[in-house]
Amino acid sequence: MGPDTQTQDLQNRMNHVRNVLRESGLKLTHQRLEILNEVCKADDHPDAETIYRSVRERMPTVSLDTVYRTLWLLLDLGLINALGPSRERVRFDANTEVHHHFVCRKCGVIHDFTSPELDGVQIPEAIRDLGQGEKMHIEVRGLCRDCLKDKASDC
Amino acid sequence: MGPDTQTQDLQNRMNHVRNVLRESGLKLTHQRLEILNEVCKADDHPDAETIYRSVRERMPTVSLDTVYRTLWLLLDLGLINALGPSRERVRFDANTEVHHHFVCRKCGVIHDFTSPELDGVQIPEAIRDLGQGEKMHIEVRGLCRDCLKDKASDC
DNA sequence: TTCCAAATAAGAATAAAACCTATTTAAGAA
DNA sequence: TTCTTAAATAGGTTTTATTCTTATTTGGAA
Repeated sequence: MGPDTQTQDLQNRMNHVRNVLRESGLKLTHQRLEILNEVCKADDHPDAETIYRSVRERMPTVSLDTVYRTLWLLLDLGLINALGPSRERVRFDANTEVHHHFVCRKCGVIHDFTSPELDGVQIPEAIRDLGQGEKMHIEVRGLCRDCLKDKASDC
Repeated sequence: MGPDTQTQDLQNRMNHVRNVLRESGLKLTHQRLEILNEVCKADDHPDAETIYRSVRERMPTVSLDTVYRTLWLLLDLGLINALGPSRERVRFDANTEVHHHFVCRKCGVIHDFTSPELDGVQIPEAIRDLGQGEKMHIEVRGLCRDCLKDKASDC
C-alpha cells in the first residue's frame, strides 16, 4: 500500500466520520477532525496523552479535556477502538478492521495481527442469558520478541 | 456444589498458594493469605479498593499499598486474573478455570460464562512472529439485560 | 446575519495507583 | 529456641490519569 493509497484511505475515512457525526446530530469541529486524524496516523496504539501532544503541535490551544471527550465520543460511535487490559493505561486504536491484539505481559507493547481462524469465531449462543452480545475481543497475551531476548540474556 | 465442597476447594486453593509462594522464595504473610482469601470469596470481580475494604474488616491495619502489591504479585504468579478494558478500573478475578467474560459496555458489569466452542479456540500460529503466546483472552462486549431494559423504557 | 445549544479552553478537583521510609516479620541459620 | 537479615508492611506522601466546572466560543440551523 503506497502513500497515495494511504492518503486516499484517510480521506475516505474522514468523509465517513463527517457523515457519522452529521447523522448523529453532532458538530463537526476542527478539534474532532484533528484528533481523529492523529489517531489514524498513529500505528502504535497511542494513549490519550500522546494524542494530545501530537494534536497540540498543529493546534497549540487544544485542551486535554477535549482530547479525552473526543476519544470517548469516537469510541462510542464505533469510529475507533479502545484496548488496554490490566496495568496499562487505556490505549486507542484507529484500526476498525477485524483484527486481534498480541499484548506483551512484561513491557505492555501491543501488536495487531490478523487471523482467519480467529475472525471466524462466533459469539456463542450461551450469552443470550446475560444480555445482547455485540462484538468479540480476542487478545493473545504472552512475551514479545524483545522481552524474550532480554529474558535470555538475564541467564 | 454445596458449602462443604466450596470450603474444601478454598482450602485446596490456599494450600496451592502456599506451595507456589514457597517455590518462588516468597514469604507467606498473613496479609497475602487474607487478601487472596477475599478475592476467592468474591464472585463479582472486585476492584482493588473493594478488596481493601473487605480485608480491612478482619485486618484493620492493612494498607492499601499492600493490597495493590499483593494483587499484582498474585497476578504475576498466575494465581488470579485481571481484567477490565476501557473506561473501567482494573478488576480482579479469582476464577482461574478456563472461562470467558461478558462485559456490558454501558454499566461495566462483568459476567463469567463458559463456552466449549470458545474453549477450543487455539492461539494462532501467526503470532509466532510477534513473540511467544501464552494465553488467550476472549471477551464478548454488548449490553447486559438490565441496560437493555433501561434502554427499552427510555422510549 | 442572528441565535442558541453544543463544544471548547483552562484550570481546579478527584481518585487510582505508586512511592518513600521507618518498622515489623517470616523463615533460615546457629 | 533464639538470632539474623532480607523481604514485606504501614502510613503518609506524591504522582498522574481522568473528570469536572465555568466562562467563552462556535457550528450550523433559521
